[in-house]
Amino acid sequence: MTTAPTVYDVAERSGVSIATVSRVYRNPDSVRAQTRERVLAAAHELGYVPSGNARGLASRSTGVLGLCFPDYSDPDAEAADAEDEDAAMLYSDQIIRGMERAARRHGYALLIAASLKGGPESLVAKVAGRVDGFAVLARTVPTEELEVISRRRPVVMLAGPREGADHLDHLDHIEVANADGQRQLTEHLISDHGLRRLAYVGSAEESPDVEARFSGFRQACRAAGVECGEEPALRVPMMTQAEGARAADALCDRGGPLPEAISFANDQMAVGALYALARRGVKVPDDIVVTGFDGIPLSRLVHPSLTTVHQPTVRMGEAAADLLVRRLGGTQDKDPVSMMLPVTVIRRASCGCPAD
Amino acid sequence: MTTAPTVYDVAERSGVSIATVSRVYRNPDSVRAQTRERVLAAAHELGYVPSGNARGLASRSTGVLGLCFPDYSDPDAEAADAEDEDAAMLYSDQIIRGMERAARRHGYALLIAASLKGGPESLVAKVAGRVDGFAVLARTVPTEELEVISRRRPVVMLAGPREGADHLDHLDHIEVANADGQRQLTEHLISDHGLRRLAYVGSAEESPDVEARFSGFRQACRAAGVECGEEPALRVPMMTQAEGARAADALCDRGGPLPEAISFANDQMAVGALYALARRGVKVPDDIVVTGFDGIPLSRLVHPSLTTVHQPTVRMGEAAADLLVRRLGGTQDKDPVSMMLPVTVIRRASCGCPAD
DNA sequence: CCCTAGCATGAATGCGCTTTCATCGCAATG
DNA sequence: CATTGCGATGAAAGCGCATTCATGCTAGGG
Repeated sequence: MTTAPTVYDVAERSGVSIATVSRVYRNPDSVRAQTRERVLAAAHELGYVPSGNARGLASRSTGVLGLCFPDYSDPDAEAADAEDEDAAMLYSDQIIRGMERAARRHGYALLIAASLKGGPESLVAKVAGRVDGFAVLARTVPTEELEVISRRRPVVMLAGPREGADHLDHLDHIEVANADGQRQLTEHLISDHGLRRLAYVGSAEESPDVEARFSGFRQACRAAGVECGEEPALRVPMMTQAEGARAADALCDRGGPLPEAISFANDQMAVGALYALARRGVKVPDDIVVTGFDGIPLSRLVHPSLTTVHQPTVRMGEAAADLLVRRLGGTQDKDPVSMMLPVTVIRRASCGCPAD
Repeated sequence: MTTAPTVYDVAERSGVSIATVSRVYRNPDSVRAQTRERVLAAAHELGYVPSGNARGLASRSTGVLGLCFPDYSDPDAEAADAEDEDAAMLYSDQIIRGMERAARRHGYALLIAASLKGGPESLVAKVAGRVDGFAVLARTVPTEELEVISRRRPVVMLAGPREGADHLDHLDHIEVANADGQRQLTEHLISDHGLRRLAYVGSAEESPDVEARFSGFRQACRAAGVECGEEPALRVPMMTQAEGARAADALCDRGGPLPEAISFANDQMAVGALYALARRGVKVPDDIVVTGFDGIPLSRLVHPSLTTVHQPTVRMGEAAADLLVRRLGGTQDKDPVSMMLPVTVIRRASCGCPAD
C-alpha cells in the first residue's frame, strides 16, 4: 500500500494548489470547470481518497453518529441459548437499522460498537471521539461517564429512565411507554375478558423495563379493584423461553386455583409458557390466558398467536438519530429531552380475542 | 457546547506537557503513576475526550472497519411490505452483526453506511476516508471505484463474483456457494423425492446470486436428465413475499399440468407462495413442493416449515472482518483472495421430508 | 485607456494528536 | 568523585485537510 496520496500529491500532479484541490471536493462550483476536471483526473489516477480524519480535524465535525450497545453474547449461554441470544440481538439489530436509516436521511453515517465484556478499555472513548453525537443503550456504560461526555457533545440514552434521585442526569432520553402498554393490556384482560386472577412474571435481575411494566400491571389492577401483590407472582433468573416454560409449570403446580391469566415481561417467556402449557394439556386461552411483551415476529407465529405489546424498536433508533441531528443543528443548549415512544397492544388469540 | 477541551487544556491544568497527556492514554506505563493520576483527574474535570480525528491523523489509522450496503428500503413498499422487511431480518442486518462481532474481537469498531438512492454523493468516499479497510456488498458501488480505493487500503467485496472478462478485478471476495447449494437441493428433490417437473422462480433485476443459484438448479436438472429451460420459469420484479404469492398464483393459473415443485430464489418469495397456495387449497408438499433459499428464521416457523438452503450470512460478516484485519496486519501484498463459504441444505416439511 | 468589480486561485495558518529526539535527574558503577 | 545509563518528561515537527486572506486577472464602466 506504500503511502496514500494526499491533497499535495493531487495538487502537484494537476498543477494547482492544495486549496484548489480541497475546493474541488468541498465546493466544486467555486472552481473553474476546466481546472476541476484536471484535478479530478489526477485524483483518479493517483487513487486519491480524502482522509476523513484530516477532514474532520480541520472542519471539526465528522458526519458520523454513534451507537453503543451492550455485549449480549453470554459465553456461558454459548450453545445453550443461541436462540435467545438471537432474540436479544434482534432488539439491537432493529435499533441499528432504524438509526442507520434515519442517520442516512440526514447525511450521516453510523458507527456502531458493542462493549467488550472484560475489556476495561473504554468503549465510549473510542466511539465518542469519532462521532458528532451518539446514542447508548441503557446499562451499557456508567451514566456518570456519559454525563462527562455529554457536556461536550450530544448523547442520548435509549430505553433507560432518567437516573438519580437527588441528581437527575442531564442526558436526553428515549424510552418506550412500558408502564402504559402493560396497563392497557391488563385493563383489556380485566374489562374485556372479565379476568380477575392475574399473575405477573418478571425477572430477578434488575431491569427498569420490567419494573415499569409491572407497575403498569399494578395500576390497572388497582384501578379495577383487582387483587395484586406488591411483587410479581414470580421472578425468573433470565427472560428466556426455557425460563418461561418453567415459570408456567411452577404456577400450575403451585396448588390453589390456577390464575386466569399469566402476563409475562417479554414474549420469549410467554412463548416458552405456551409450549409448556400445551405439553401439560392446559388450553390457551380457554383454561388460561397468556400475554407477552415486545411484539417479536415469533409472537405472531406461535399457536395460539400471542397477545402482546409491540415496542417500536426501529423507531427508537430513528428517534435517536433525529434527536441527535436536531441537537447538532440548533446551537440552543436546551434542557434534556425525555421522549416516551408509544407502544401498541396487539390483541391476538392467546387472550381470547379472535386471531388476526 | 462551547469548545471541547484538548490535550493542551489538560496539559495546562495538570502542569505537564501535551506529550505526557498523550502518553497517559496511549502508553500509560511510560508515565509515572503519580503524574498519570494528575492528568486523568484533570481530564475528568474538564470532560476531555480525545479527538478520534486528530488521533487518526497523527497515527494514520482509525481502528474502524467499514461496511457499505445498498439502500434496500423501497419507498413504494414502505407500508405494504414493512412486515416483509421486518420478518426477514434482513440479510444486511446479519452481515452487520457478524462483522461487528468479529471486528470487535480484533479491537475494531464498525462504521456502516447504506448508499443513498439518488444521492450522487459518493457513499464510498465518505466511508473509505474514515476507516482502515472496508467491505462492500456487491452492487452497491461500481467496481471500478472500488479498485481505485483498493490500491490504497484493503477492500473486500461480499457476495459478488470477481468481475471482468478481460480484466479481473483485484479485490478480495467473499462469496457463498450459491450454485452448489441450489444444485444439492435440486438433486435432493429429484433423486430423493422423485420429482421431475421443476419450476424455478428468479428475479428480473440482475443479481449474480440469483443467476448462480439458477445455474446450480440447471446443473442438477441436466445431470439427472430432467427437462429445464435456459431461463427460470418465471422472473419477478422484486423478491418479496407479495411477489412470491403472485408467482405461485401465476404458475397455478398458467394452465397445463402443475409443476411438481417450485424452487424460489429466496425464502421471502417461498413464504409468500406458501400463503398463496394455502389460500387456494393447494397442499404443500402433497400437491406441490416448495423450496426457498437463505434460511431466514421465518423459514423454520411457517407452516409447513420451509426446505431451504442456509446461507452463512453472519459468518460472511465475520469473514470479511477477519480478512480485513489480516490484510491490515500482514504487510504482504498478496494476491486477491477469493473465499467461497459453504452453505447447508435444510430439509424440512415443504419438500416432503419430515419436519424437524 | 484607466479604474474597479468580481472571480479564480494561491499562500499560510491551525485543527488536536502522535512520535521521534533531546534533556534532565538521579542511582548505580568504576 | 566523576561517569554511565536509564527512566521520565518536554520540545517540536508533522499528519492531511479546510479556510481565511491576499493576489492576479479579466471584463465592464467612466
